[in-house]
Amino acid sequence: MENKECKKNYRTRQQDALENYFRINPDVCVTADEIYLFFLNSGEKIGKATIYRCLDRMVESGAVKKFLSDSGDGAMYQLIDGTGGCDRHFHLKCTRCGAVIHMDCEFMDEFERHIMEHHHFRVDNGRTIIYGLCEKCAHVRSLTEN
Amino acid sequence: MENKECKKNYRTRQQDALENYFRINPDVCVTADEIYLFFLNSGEKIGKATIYRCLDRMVESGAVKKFLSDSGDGAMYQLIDGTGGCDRHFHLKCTRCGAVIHMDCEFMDEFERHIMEHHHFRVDNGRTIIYGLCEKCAHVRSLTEN
DNA sequence: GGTAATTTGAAAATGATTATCATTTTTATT
DNA sequence: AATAAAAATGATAATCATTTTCAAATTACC
Repeated sequence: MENKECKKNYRTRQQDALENYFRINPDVCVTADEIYLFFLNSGEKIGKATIYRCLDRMVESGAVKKFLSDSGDGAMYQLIDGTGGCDRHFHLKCTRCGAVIHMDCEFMDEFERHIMEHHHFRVDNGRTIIYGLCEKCAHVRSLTEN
Repeated sequence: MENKECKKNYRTRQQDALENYFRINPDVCVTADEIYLFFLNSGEKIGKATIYRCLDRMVESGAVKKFLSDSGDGAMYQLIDGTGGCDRHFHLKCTRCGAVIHMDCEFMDEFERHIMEHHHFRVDNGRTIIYGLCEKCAHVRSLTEN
């Protein structure tokens, strides 16, 4: 039934390029299209299909995490380095400018513990995205409020 | 600039049908297409565009909440019972069984305050959905873990 | 170097959602 | 009830992210 392990993995220039991209930008949270454009602009064109396929492979292997935004615009991909894994912290996403803040602090543990103890729910940090307004956008919004 | 409140809301057969659908099936978590097919099969055809528009309206009014399906194939919609203001609390959604827990407690205020003070971010409770596993599913998952 | 397995990429296909726009329905007003 | 203005509907086309297709290029291995 499951014979995905039977296949060999042929290393290619494109796969290496993607790995390097994430190694050099370990904190970015990008869409497939943004990666496509990055390589296009840097003179090293990689087809979109290939980008999607490589990302799928990296997600499968656990090196990269795929985030679904609730706006449904498109998935975002981010490197999971062993140290500051995005599995372990929340993401605060500004609904106005799109900025993503990695909320990496001890309070999160407290939050999780509270939810576990009082609401009997095991939070999936990696999948959860907290929406709201970043400082800059909150300020702008308050100026244009009627 | 923002004049969405100026519009009147003309009640229609289709809107009533959708409301009745959710009233009769208060716990379902369905895609727009599933609703479309439901009405098609029950002999009362409603156009897909209308279904999306009505759902958008209900999401806007807070009667219905829009969730991402795990696979990312399409959004799912679920009725939010009108008793407690869902703008004011978080929603914990089980990624396995789909159950939604309304997290209405004072700890939330603390959470918001922490994020505001330490991460300079204003949380939008109504839009945020916390994903994870409910007690029952966490137990099932732990049994089938390899 | 030869060869089979695998990957690539351009283009077409898919599938969910949104926009268009003529038509119909609703609401408010005579 | 007749009417006009406002809004909603629905068929279709458009959009946009993602997937599939398939011939050509690349890779691993003998």
